[in-house]
Amino acid sequence: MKPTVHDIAAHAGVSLATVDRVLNGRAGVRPATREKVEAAIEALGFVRDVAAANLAKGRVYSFVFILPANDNSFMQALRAEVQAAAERGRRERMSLVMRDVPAFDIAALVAALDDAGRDRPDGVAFVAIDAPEVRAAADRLVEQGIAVVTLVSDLSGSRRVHFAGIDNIAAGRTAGTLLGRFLGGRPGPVLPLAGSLMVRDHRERLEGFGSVMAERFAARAILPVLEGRDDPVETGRLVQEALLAHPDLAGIYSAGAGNRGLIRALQAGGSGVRPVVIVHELTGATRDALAQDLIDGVLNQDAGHEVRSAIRVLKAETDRSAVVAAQERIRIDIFLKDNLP
Amino acid sequence: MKPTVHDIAAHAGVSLATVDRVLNGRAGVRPATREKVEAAIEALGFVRDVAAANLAKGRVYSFVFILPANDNSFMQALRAEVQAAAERGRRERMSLVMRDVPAFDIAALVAALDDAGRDRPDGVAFVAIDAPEVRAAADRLVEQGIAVVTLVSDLSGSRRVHFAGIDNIAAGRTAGTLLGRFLGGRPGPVLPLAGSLMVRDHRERLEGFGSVMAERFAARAILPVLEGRDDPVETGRLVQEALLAHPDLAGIYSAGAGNRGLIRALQAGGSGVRPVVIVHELTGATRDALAQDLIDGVLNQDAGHEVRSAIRVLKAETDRSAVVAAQERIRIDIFLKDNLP
DNA sequence: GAATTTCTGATTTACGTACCTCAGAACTCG
DNA sequence: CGAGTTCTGAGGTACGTAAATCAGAAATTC
Repeated sequence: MKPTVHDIAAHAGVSLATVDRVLNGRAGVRPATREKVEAAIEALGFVRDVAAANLAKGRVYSFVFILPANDNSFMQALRAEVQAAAERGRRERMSLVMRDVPAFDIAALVAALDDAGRDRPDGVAFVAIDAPEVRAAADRLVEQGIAVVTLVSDLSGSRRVHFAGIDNIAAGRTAGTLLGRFLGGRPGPVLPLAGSLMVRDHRERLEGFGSVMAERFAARAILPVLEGRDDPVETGRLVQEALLAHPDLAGIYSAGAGNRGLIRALQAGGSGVRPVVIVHELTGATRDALAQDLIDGVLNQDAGHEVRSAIRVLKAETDRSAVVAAQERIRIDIFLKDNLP
Repeated sequence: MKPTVHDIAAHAGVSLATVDRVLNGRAGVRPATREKVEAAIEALGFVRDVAAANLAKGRVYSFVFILPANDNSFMQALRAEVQAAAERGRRERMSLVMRDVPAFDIAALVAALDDAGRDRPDGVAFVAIDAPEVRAAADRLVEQGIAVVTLVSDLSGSRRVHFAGIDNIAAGRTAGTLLGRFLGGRPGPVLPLAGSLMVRDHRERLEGFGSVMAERFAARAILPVLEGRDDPVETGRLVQEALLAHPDLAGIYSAGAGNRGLIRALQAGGSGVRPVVIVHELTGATRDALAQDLIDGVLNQDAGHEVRSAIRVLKAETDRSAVVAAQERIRIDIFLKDNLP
C-alpha cells in the first residue's frame, strides 16, 4: 500500500517526530539524520497525502473574488461561475467570497482590494483596471503574503502571480485574419466597433486587428473605430448609420459588448448582401445570430474556465505546489456555425 | 466556523451515530428522527468534508487507462498526460494505471478490458474501437459497477458514462466551412485526406466535411478521399502525386495524422500558389507549418484536457457526485497563425 | 405480559498528517 | 569534567468523518 510517515520512520530507523521535522522543514535534525530520512522517503516513494495534511492543519482556503458590477452577459456569467465554484468549494475546505465594485471605478477597486486584504485571505482574484493606483493596491496584497490573480483583464507590471484571461492582442489578430480571409476578393471597407477605447481589452483587440489588416490585407480600407459604450441601443444606432453611410460595407469586427444592437441593425439591414461579421463573446444573442447566419464567427473566452483556473492557481500558490501550465492557459475559443456547443 | 457532524448531532439532539446513519443512508433511524437530523443539516448548512470522509473511509480511487500503442504525436501526448496525471494523483489518494494495447486490435482491446475488470478498479478509461465485441466488454465492466469512460474515440450504444473527446462530425464541418470560405472564389478542386476510412474518427470528420461542402459550397469539386494510413511517407507521396495530377488543386483537408509528409510535399510543391490547407492535431510539425504560412488552420483536441476530464468524470462517478458539465465538454480548438499557444 | 425484534444512543477506533510536550541522549564549549 | 546546548525519541492530541460495538429503549409479536 501507499507508504505513510510511519513507514518512513520505521525504514529510516528514526521516530515519527523526526520524520515530521524533515518533512515540514523544521529545525532540530542533524544533517546525517536528515539524509537518512530523505533516503527513506526516496526509497519508499512517499508522497504526502494533501487531504490528510490539510485536515490536520485545519486549513481552510479563503479566497476573495472582486468583480465589477457590470450587467452585460459576460459579467453575469462570470458571477454565476464564481457562485457555482463557491458552492462546490464548501465541501473541499474552501471559502469563496464574492465582492462587487462599481465598474470602471479605480478608487472603488483600490478600496475593495485594501478591504479584502484586511481579512487576510489566502488569495484574491479581481478584474483589473490598468492603473498605477490599482497596481499599488495589488502589490500591497502581495506584500502581505496574499496570492493575487487577475481575471479577464490584466494589470501590467504588478506582482500578481497569474492572469486568468485571454491574450487580447492575439484575439484581435485572429479576428482580423478570419475577417480578411472570409472577405476574400469582396470589395468594400471594414468597420471596427468597440465598447470604449479606454478599456484595455478592447484597445488591445483593435490593436491586434489593425496590425493584421495592415500586414496581410493592406488593400482593405478600415473605417474609424466606433465606440458603442457596450450598450446595445447605442451600438445598434451606430451600425445602422454606418450601413447607410457605406452601402458597400464589407465587414464588421465588434471587439466589445452590446452585440444585441449590432444584430438588430443587421436584421433590419435590408436587401443587399450583409457584411461579414466577427464578434466577441458567445451569448444567447450571438449564438442565435450565428446559427441563423446573421454573423460569421464568434471569439469567446470561457468564463467558467477562467474562474476555475483562477481558483486552481490561488490554491496552488497557497500550497506552494505546482500548477499544470497548459491547463491554465485560457484559450481563445473560435465558434463558427458548425462547432457551436 | 463550518459546522461538523458533531454540531448536527448537538443541534438535532441525537447522537453522532444517528447523524452518521442519516448521512450515509444506513438503516435504523425512525422517520421522525431522520427528519430532525435533516432539519439540523439544513439549518446549519452542513456539507460533508470530502477529504475527511475519504480519509476515514480509507478510499483510494483506482482507475485504469487503456491506450493503443500508437506512436503518432497525439497518442504520445496522450500517454504523457496520463503519466503526468498519475504522478499528481498520488498525493490525492488516486492510483492511475496505464495499459498499452496493440492499435486497431479488437481482440486485444477486449482482453485488456476484461483483464482490467479483474482487479475491480473504480473506473476504466479507454480509446474505443467501435465494435460489438468491445461494446460487450465495456458493458461487462459497467455490470460489475465499474465506471467506464471512452477517450478520444467513442463507443456507440454502450453504457459508458461519458465520452471524453470531440464531436468529429462538427470538427469536419468546421474544417469544411473554414476551407470553403478561405478559398472564396478561387477555382480548383479540393482534396480530402484521411488515415483510414476504417477509423471512425476520420470517417466522421470526412462526413461532416462532405456535408458542409455539399450544403454551402456545392460548386466546388471534391476529389476522392486518399488514405495515407496516418503514415508521413505514404501521405507525402499521395499529396505529391495529387499536386502533379491537379495543378489547379485549391484546397486540402487532412482529417488524419501523418501531416509531416503533407507538409514536406507542400514545401516541395514548387512555384504556383499553394492550396489552402486545413489539418488536424497541433504537433510540432503542424505548429511550425502554421507559423511559416505553409498551412492555414489546425483543428485540435487537447489531450491534456481529455485526460483530466476523464479522471474528473470517473472520480465523480465513484463518489456519485455531480460534474460541471461545461467543463467536461471537449472543445474543438481552432488555431490560426495568430492564436498559436 | 413476556419474548422478540427493531431502533437509538454512547463510546471507541481508525484514517494520515501536523504539532505539541517532555525526557533523555548526544554533542559543544569552556 | 561539568554545564550548557542541540538533537532525537516517545507519546500524545487534534482535524472531520466512517464505522464498529454494545447496551438500553421502544415497538412488535405471540
